Amino acid sequence: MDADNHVEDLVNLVFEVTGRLRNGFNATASELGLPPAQALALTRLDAPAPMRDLAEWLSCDASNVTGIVDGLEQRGLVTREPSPTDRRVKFLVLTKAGERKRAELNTLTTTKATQLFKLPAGEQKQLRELLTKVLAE
Amino acid sequence: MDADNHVEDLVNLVFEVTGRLRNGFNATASELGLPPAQALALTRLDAPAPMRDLAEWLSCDASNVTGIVDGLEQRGLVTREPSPTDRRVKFLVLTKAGERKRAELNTLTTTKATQLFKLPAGEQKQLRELLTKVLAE
DNA sequence: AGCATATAGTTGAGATTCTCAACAGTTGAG
DNA sequence: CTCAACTGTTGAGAATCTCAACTATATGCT
Repeated sequence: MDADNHVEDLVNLVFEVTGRLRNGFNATASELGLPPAQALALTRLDAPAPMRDLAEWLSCDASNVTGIVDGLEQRGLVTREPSPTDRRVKFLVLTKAGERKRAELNTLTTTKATQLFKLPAGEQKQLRELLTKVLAE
Repeated sequence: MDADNHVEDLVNLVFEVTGRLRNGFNATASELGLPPAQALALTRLDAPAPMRDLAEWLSCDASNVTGIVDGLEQRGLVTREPSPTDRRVKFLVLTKAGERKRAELNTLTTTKATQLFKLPAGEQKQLRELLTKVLAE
């Protein structure tokens, strides 16, 4: 058996980074008066999308999305618009306020993450390439 | 303005990886009959620790820990033992079943994460070093 | 067309997670 | 001894999440 279990080390590192990232995100969400799940959903609403897509992005049950969108709707950030082609689906569309909130959220999130990942340009490039490879599966 | 906003790319990559990791972890937790938060807590109970420490590790309120530990206790995975030196604090100690569950959880989690991060040894080393640097503050 | 099957979203029930304010008991410093 | 700080709990209430059941709609098959 390998004396140096590098894989486990890597997993621990990734989990630590993940934890910090999550805390940072939840903090900025809270600053903007958003619960974590609603904030996360907001980041995915780049363009109008069916609720189904959101469910897949968030890897959760459709009924869960209903609740999250209810929250966003109550806050006046999104509206549910009927699809012209399929009367079952509802498109989620950001309101003006929703657009603004999304922009703020993105800015703050990127700022905070950038702060965490402040590395020399060369190493940032390395990191990007490695992660791209990981996701390429 | 920089035409190539690499930082944002990096942030997106990291968030994507984070999401997959979270989904994988929640799935294994579910396989073991554990809710996510309780599973996460279990991973930190390497050794007996005061509830306070757990609250810091999880970056959450003490009252939240009470609930999570209640769950773990109901499942027979941990017990609350009084500290011999400070009568305010309670140490969380894994039961036999708790030890087993924790071991299973760690194994499955590492396995799944390893699958995600299957890279040539050299690149894994690079990734480890980069992430270490990130965490070094 | 008619009919079976699949899909989108909602609802209700119930467990879990989380924050906040208030509290009891304990500790430790001045 | 007294006061401030700390540990864990409780209660209230919002939010998240899964599951099963349901409505309405769409699609494929014959």
